[in-house]
Amino acid sequence: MSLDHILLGMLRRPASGYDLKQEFEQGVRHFWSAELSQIYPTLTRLERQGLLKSSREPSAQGPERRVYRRTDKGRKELLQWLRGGPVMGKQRFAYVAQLAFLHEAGDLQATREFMERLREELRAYLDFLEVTEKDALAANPRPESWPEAEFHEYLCLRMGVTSIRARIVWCEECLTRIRARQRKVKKREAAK
Amino acid sequence: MSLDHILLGMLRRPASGYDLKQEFEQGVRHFWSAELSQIYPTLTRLERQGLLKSSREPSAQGPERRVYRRTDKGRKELLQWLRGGPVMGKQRFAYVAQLAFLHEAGDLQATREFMERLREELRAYLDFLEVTEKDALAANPRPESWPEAEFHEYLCLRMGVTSIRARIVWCEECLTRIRARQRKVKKREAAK
DNA sequence: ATGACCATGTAATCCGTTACATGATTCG
DNA sequence: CGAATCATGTAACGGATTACATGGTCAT
Repeated sequence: MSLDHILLGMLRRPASGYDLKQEFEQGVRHFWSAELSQIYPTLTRLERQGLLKSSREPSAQGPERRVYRRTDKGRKELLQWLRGGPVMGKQRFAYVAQLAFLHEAGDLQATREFMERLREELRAYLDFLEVTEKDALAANPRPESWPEAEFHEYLCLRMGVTSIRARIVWCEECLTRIRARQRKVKKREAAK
Repeated sequence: MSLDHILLGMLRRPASGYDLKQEFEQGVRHFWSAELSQIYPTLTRLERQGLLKSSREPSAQGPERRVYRRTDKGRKELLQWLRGGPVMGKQRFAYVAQLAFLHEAGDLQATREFMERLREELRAYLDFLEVTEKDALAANPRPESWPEAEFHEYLCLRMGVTSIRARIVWCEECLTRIRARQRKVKKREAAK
């Protein structure tokens, strides 16, 4: 399972299940996410397997927390996962499937509106990523000189920016082709 | 569930479970896939729900097949899914998570080799997509004039090409940054 | 006191994969 | 006759989501 390794990786510093969830909500979510109801049982299982150990600690605000730390065995397991090279999981894009089927949903105008809507959704997400990047660069604009961990995180953020931007370009390419096709249809109608 | 709608969409023409699996293996797989052991029960459930109906038909070669057709109710269900606008499913990229954690796996050279390997894997997939696109364009190089269904399929293929290409560009950007950082580290060592 | 947030968990269900099981047809 | 391909399914398991359940602390 991947979540095991993701959590092991995130536990570079001690954290509770709640903390880890927060992290998913913030940065890490560009590439992974999980619900608390999956995180808690996974953490207890990893502890049972000796990859983590936990201790109860008072919270600054709120009830007591259970804070997890990696064991040596846990760190080794993580390193082995990383040594295995890139894990290429299957990708599923429901909206691309929808696009493939849209030729049955009416005329080209439906497809056009679909792509316009998709572009706006992607744009909103890109805006968020770009603000994140700008904030990160504000303190020091040369990531090459940042600490190792932050440098690596920045490369991950770049993946988000690059890939969403490419998808927006794709939307625009599609819209151009759709408009060309719409003109062609109109012309044919006029010729009648 | 999305697979329900994907199958409904793929059943524009009558097909058996086996046929649908073949289709996943070929074109549709750029955005979705499923195992036979998931397809068969799903089809029987969709029939129970009145979205499909099936009939046994002799095969040109091999044993009898169970061929499914959409019912009116099935077509309506599909259209409703499409009318709901783009479905933005969660994306999970294990390899981006790995990259984020790689700063613990030794020196920068490990990250560099990871990215080189990733780039080669993406390149191989891009090659496949580009061959597919070339074949499609061979007969008629202007998709704007293709039949509706093929035009839509082509837009989907473009999504694959565009987004994989962008990821390769990202890999190269990362490698450039990594090399810059490696030079910086060397210089620091030399200064000692 | 009540609502927002901190904090941890369980239960039911669903989605998806891997493994298992069976048998017909066709080609060499 | 044996291997490849066509064809359909079931069973067991694991991964992930949704819903349920509980209770502490803090600010207004």
